[in-house]
Amino acid sequence: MKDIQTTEGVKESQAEKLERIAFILKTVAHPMRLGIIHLLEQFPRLSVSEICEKLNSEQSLTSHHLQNMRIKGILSVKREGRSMLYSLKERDVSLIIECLENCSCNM
Amino acid sequence: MKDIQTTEGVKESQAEKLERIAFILKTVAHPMRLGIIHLLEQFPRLSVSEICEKLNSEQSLTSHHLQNMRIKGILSVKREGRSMLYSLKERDVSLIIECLENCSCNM
DNA sequence: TGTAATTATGATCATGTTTTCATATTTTTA
DNA sequence: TAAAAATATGAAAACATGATCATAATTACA
Repeated sequence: MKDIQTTEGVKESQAEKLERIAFILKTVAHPMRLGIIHLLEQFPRLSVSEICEKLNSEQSLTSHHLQNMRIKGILSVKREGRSMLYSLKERDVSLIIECLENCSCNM
Repeated sequence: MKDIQTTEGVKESQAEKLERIAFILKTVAHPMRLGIIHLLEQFPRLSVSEICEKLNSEQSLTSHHLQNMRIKGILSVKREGRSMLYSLKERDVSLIIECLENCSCNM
């Protein structure tokens, strides 16, 4: 995030920053979505059915969550045959999770 | 929270961990609540009206958010005169934010 | 081409969250 | 003790999200 000179601008950018962080957090703040992210840390490219299998989750619901994260820029997807291979778009997301796994142990 | 898909195959503790992390994230995933946390990192003990002033936020709404975070164990509160002084209960929460501020810069 | 496999989508229902408003509660002080 | 200051609370409105179901769309392959 770039520096801003005006006092007005500083406040603005601070608020925007909070909004952005909250947005990311909201996207991630769900057990199943966390599970998916966690999975994609171990297996960088997985199809929907593989994810369903590993998480023991239902196809449609899983797909909805994947769409959600894709639209919000957290996952990327690429077709391969009749499968769709999902992966973490930003390595940073998994850093967040890692951080949380450490940070939140004693809460 | 409703019941999440019971993960038969996956280890229980893993599912619980994801739930717990998601819970914390959900609590924090709101611009105003992030703002409050951020504020309390700089000023470890603040009254409701001080918070309102600094965030330019409305009393009742602010109070609701503070209650929310207090109930969920993120903030603690202590009366002083007719003020209520709030503070971060767990230093870890601010670690999460710090982490996020770094992690999510290039997203 | 028709069928199976895989994934996506849209509608709906139920639930949950955020905001606002009016008012209550607690404490201090004149 | 009454008024003022500070905060909390509850209900209602507005809005957002999650789960489920049925079905559509896309691709591969017999």
